[in-house]
Amino acid sequence: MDYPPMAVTFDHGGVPASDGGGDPFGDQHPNFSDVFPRNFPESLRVLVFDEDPAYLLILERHLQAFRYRVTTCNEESEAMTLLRDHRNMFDIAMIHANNSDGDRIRFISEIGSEMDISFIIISKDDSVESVVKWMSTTTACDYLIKPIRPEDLRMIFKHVVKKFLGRRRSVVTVEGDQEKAAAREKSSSVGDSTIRSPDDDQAGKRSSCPNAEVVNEEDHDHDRVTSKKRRRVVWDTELHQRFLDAVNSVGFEKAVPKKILEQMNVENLSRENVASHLQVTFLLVYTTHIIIMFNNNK
DNA sequence: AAAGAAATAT
DNA sequence: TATATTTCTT
Repeated sequence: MDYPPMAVTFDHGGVPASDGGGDPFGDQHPNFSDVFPRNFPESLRVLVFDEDPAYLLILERHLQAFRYRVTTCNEESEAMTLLRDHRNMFDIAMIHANNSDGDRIRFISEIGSEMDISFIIISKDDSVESVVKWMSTTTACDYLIKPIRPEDLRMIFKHVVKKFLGRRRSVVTVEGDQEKAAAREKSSSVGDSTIRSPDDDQAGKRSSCPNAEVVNEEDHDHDRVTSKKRRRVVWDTELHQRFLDAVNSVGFEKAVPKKILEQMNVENLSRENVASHLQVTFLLVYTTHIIIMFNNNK
């Protein structure tokens, strides 16, 4: 209900409004350089292919200005070879779209579906037909129209972030071909789920106490804080800050739930709670870090 | 046992 | 919708 005074420890230049999604921590940013190792990837590897050497040079310079690691190429066969033989060499591939040949579009659609690279089409053709054709036929994630403004190049990393985020929710499982249509009789094991017995279950220790009747104590929660029931943890700013401090002090590399929990020293907080929070926070921090990192280079 | 990812629930 | 919790895998 009441927010503690914010202590802004990290001044970023503003998060892109486009699709960066909001601020994970409100106005309270952790110091990312403390959270992440120093050798965090400084740039993304981008392959740029265009027949025009002069334009290629322009793109290269702009991309380098944004700290991308650029490899240029003005020969189609070379570009294809690079992509095919070194599938782990690039994060992004910017390919010039040449309408006069279908080979290129075929190549990209083929290789694009089996590689983990974000393809970006560059073309001077701004017609709807062309855009639709390339975007629907290939796995390209963007289509930039020449002349390309530097602004359009600055943020191309967002596609990598998107892919990163997207892959953690693919439920597909396309193994078989046609089967599995009705193979769902795994069935409902009745019951258990929602019930969740409130009692202490069989901890083993004291199950047999013939007499004893200390039934005791605080069955009624006269004070909610010590209630034995698992309350839903609310990660308010204060608790979250405590979490961040713990991560920083234990060192990002070694920050595992157990250690973080110890360091936090908060009552009624379980390792699972911390693990869960770490899971989501890591994702947010990671992507935000990437965005900020590139933003700072503009 | 516990970390991590994914699924599920609120 | 967001995120907290539970389940499942390693």
